[in-house]
Amino acid sequence: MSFFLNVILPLPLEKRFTYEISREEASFIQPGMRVAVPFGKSKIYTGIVAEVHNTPPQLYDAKPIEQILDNAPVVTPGQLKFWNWLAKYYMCSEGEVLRAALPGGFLLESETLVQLGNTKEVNEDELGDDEYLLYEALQRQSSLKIKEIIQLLDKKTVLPVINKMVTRGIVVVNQEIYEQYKPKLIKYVKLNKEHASEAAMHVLLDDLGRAPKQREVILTLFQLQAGSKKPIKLKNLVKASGSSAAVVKTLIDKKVLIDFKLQEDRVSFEINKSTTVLELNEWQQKALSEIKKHFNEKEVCLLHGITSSGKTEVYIRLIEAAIANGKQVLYLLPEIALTAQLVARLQAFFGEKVLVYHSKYSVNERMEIYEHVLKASEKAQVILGARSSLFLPFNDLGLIVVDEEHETTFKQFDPAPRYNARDAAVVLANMHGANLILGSATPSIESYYNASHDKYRLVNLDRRYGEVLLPEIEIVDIKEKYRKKRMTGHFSDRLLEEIKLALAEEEQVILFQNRRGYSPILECTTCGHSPQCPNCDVSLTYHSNSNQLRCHYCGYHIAMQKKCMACDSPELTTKGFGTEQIETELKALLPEARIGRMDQDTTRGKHGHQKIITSFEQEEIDILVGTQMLSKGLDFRKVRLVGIMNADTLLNFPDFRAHERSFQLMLQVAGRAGRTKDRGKVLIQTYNPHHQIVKQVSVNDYKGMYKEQLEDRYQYQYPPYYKLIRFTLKSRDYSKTNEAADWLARSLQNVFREHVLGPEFPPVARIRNEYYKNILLKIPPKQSLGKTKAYIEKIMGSFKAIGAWRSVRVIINVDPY
DNA sequence: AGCACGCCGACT
DNA sequence: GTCGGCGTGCTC
Repeated sequence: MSFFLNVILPLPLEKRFTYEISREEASFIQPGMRVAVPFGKSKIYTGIVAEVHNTPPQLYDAKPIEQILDNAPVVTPGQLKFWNWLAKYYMCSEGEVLRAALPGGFLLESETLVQLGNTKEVNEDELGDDEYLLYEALQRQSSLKIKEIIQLLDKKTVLPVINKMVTRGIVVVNQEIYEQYKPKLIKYVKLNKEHASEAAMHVLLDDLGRAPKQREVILTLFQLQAGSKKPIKLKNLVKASGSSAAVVKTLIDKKVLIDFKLQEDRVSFEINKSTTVLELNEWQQKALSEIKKHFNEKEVCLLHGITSSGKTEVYIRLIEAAIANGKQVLYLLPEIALTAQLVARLQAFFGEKVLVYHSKYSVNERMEIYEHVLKASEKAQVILGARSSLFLPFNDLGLIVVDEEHETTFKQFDPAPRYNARDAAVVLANMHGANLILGSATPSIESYYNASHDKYRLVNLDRRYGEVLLPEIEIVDIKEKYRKKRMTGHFSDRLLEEIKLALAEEEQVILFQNRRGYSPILECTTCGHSPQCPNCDVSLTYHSNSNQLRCHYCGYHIAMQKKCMACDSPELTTKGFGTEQIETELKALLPEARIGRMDQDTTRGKHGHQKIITSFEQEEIDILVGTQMLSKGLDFRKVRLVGIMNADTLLNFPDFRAHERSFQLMLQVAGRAGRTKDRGKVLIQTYNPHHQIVKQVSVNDYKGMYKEQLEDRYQYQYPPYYKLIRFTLKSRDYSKTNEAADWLARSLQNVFREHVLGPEFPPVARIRNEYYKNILLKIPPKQSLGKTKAYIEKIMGSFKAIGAWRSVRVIINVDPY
């Protein structure tokens, strides 16, 4: 009998691939292990074993596998099941899910290495130019990667050159598989046993009489050993003895000391464990017991708790209960980088039981965390992470917390799988029989709808912790202010007054403008021309700090122009404004104020956010100007005033969720004001003071907003009533994009009729010289999702069979955000 | 996706 | 006349 494996490869291919294995291998291999398999002519990929069986493939001969990479599965059966659900629901391949699910270090790929052959004599005259270059480079460097050769020879097709040289025996190619994970090893030292006895010790010290430094090292080692039973780090010994690494090395060479290495966890934190017992107030207590009651009935809870109501304390109690039952807990956050404060709080509470998982961690760090979860180690009882932590190999998940449930960053946009972590968490919790709590001060319409229609349970927490008053919100009509000439730049007289007042009382101010740069459009007053990006259909944004015009889509930039590029007129004006301009104006208006700016441009680098947040916390900054980054979970004590520079850019965004999002964003930003006893103040500048959303924000009327938005959604057939699938077509060829989009829209219309919208150009129809077109499919509540997706797959099958559209990529986005 | 094979234009 | 570009097909 023959044995076979079905393998999932980390590629955007629908199928699993079958390989042949021996009887021995079959008795060892289990689903979830990694295998290295040959794929195509020369590549080797890491695949995950999905099943082991005895059915030979009918249409081809299965290749044998290259290598088994694990002793035990690294992917659990539960994960395989979850991957499969995710691939089906979000219409992508299992391979794409695999790629997102496993830390990069697990997926080894082969890389072709070119090295010199054994031929002793090479006639250099017989070599071509490229061949000579390569030959010479290999004299200096023993092996080159294909990518390096492409750079070296400065052309794309280098394989023919290499192959020719291979046939002549000048070079050889090797497939190298890299094991990327390197455990972090720390050097330790101990005394050689020979000198351990007291007598031997004295002899040794006498011997070292003329080497005082070495003597000192030995004596220090004794001191350290007396102080603790733990092994002594080489680094610490050097430091404590005040000598150098060279001296210690001499002793090691003399075999007086012995060095050895131990593996160390990269991920460690300095934990200030607090011993304070958490006291819940009456309202938190009530919410907690309601949630527990619903959990007993296995229901998903939505916790609607206004800002500063103390949701976190409730979560902490739920987490405590779950780990007390020996279960694992997953705490999902929108973005870790912006929530350092929360991370610190949970760590203070749960200490070493908390691990943080985040895509910005290094490959090695992520692999270590993955292993901890897989082994269900003590350290991995509570996992705090962004959306990708959904893919960790949980054994016994008892609770999932989705904090800031309304955040759009839970939805992955690019690449596939385009999953929504909040929704996928519901499925994952279900598979594990775990409890799930969604929490937000401004729940998404979808979740609130589910909670109001018996799908979830709603729990309210509508008292601020410590009875802090909600900030007073004032709307400033800037149309009126402009008419009455009460504006200075983009500041109304009211906003300036309030800023000055806050500064006078040594309190802090946050100003919110949801656009970075100085001004988004530069326009010639003579001919109306404004500089465009050559690669994208957008105007270039003026950045005054760097004195550049920049494209926010592709990164293209040129120096600021002194004259109009079309008519040479020197009269240029700017339209619109961003954070940079606010900062500049503010510096001119309030020269003595200390101003900070927080947006993508100022938070580059690993700790960019943290630096700005810390200096604001430590009151080195009086006024912080920023984009929506400001809205996320930051808890500043001394913010008296929050100013929203312009509410209209948010409200006028062309999207059916624009109003909902404006409401959430404004209320979240407003929530930064007055978190202590003093009542904070929020000023909203707008051209539309009578806009419903602005009014609803000003009186904190979530329910009013919800009801009104829900009516719109019903009338215009949007979620939560209708489901959406968006098709995005893109290619470098304008007319092909159009034709393909028309064809696809027509095919969809044959089945789904009026529920197909478009094709339409998106607001930015060309990015990096690729043309985009969108088609939106609306799925009525009673239409089967499974059948709909089956139809789509059929249509996509026919689409791919049309050769002419091969260069057009179709991106399917289920539940787009 | 990534790579090989095959056809067509820009140079020696 | 070739070299090097990119479109098409396939991967167990």
